[in-house]
Amino acid sequence: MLTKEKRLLFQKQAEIAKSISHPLRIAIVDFLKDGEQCVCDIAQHIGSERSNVSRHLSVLVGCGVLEYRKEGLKVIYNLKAPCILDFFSCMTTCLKQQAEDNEKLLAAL
Amino acid sequence: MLTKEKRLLFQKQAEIAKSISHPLRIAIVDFLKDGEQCVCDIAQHIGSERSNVSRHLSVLVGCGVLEYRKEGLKVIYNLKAPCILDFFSCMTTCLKQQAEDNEKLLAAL
DNA sequence: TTACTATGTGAGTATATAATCACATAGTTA
DNA sequence: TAACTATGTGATTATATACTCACATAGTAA
Repeated sequence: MLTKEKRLLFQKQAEIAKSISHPLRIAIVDFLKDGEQCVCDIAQHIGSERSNVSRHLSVLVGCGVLEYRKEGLKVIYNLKAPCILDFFSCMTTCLKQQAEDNEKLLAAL
Repeated sequence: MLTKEKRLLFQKQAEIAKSISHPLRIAIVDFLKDGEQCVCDIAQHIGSERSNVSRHLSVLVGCGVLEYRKEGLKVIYNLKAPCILDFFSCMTTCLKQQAEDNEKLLAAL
């Protein structure tokens, strides 16, 4: 059986995983891999309302994936945990594998 | 602006991330890192109902994180995408960083 | 001061997800 | 065959999440 400590760890890890479990938040992280950006540019790039983007950003900050600094009127967001990008390539590997599996299945019909 | 292809990719990646965004599913993946296990042993290990565990397992299989084979009455689940484990260590890094940040904050009070 | 710009947040609604219970299925053993 | 075991699934309910709109805040510029 799981210890209380393990349970708590898994709980915390799930929160981080959940923070990147949304297409727009993945798009945000992907956008920021090339450097910091303000909310307005992020909103324009991913094509969603500012208020919505603002909420998604606060989710990512809350889990330590992003950090921000204020510069005049603008708030600039930056990637704080670049190791997240490795996970992105892991997910891409999964997707390629799935595509290959589907090909095989198709060929067998 | 994002291309349609990028949007689709992020959508698919979000599905994979979502599949591991639950404490019990993380516990399952963590349990399977040491080798394949049947549903009943997984359920006992993570301390949850069989029917619930069964659903969590099918989520993970659906996203290509786990695979399974049948052996008599039992269904044996196995880790299909071990790169997921790298993400776990990335999340642990985030958590350590957060803990350090909190310490600094506390020290500044 | 006034008008403007970038951002964040409360409230409401719609949708998605998790957990539970009861039941179905399928392989096993007597 | 009948009883048993491991697993999966439909239906229900409770909870969480995402999105939108309107408004609040805070810095900037005229």
